Amino acid sequence: MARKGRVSAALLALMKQRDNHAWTLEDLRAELAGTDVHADFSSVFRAAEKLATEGQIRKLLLEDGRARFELFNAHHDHLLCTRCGKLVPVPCMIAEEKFAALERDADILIHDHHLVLSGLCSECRGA
Amino acid sequence: MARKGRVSAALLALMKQRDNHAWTLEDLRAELAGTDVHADFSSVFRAAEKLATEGQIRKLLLEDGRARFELFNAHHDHLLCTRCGKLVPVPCMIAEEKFAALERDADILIHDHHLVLSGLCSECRGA
DNA sequence: ATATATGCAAACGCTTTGCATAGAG
DNA sequence: CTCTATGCAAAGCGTTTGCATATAT
Repeated sequence: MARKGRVSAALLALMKQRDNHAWTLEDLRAELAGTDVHADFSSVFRAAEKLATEGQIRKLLLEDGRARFELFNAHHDHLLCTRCGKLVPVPCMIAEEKFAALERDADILIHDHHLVLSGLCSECRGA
Repeated sequence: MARKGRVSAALLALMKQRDNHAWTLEDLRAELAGTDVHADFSSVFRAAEKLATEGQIRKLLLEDGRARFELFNAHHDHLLCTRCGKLVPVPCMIAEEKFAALERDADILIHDHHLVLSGLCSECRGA
């Protein structure tokens, strides 16, 4: 693990403090700024990418085109309201015992997976 | 269903002809150009978005930041090599019977879902 | 002293839109 | 005639990078 920068450390602290939240880079930057850690967007970007590479956090791409980062705790999946963006973590629902056959057939060793359930929350259904 | 344009029709025909392939917009444009249907990128974009909205094709966002479109047939998921981009369709592995409880807890009605398994193919592991 | 982290600004890549034109009903 | 589709060019937007500077070891 390489030297830890100011931004990296602050990011990790923040994400540990408020788990269960999938942050966009802008979320992270703004939140840090609120806690006196003013960091350039690019620094947040680089720190987050690094933490993700190191496996400390997970980078997600949902259907809205913006990357999200979250603490890499016990694996979980997500339920997303496609209209307002509400994002709820859900326990992992995958039958990993089926992976072996897939890996063989496709000739790809599975390292990770991510399930996104999507729909509309009650508010958005009403509107 | 609104009037069908030249590009829309060609897209749909192409995708039906070669199913099981998740096309990027550029894939589609290039392939059409090869079959004498020269269409501007933006026209391909608009046609694909429209077909996706109509539910005839499905729009995917994998971990590489480019949208992909595929025929909306029987639901299936994907296995992706994160290094070379090899993409293999896999049968759906979700236990939908668990959805009801989730929908209640999260207050989101589930309309769709997409599972992406990711890893490395044998070639990319070698390299 | 050397390697990494940061800030700033600019480049990038893919997506999306404005506007004028062409084509279908 | 009216409404949708298309082409072209430009704008958007989040992401990524080059470069000079600051900072940690």
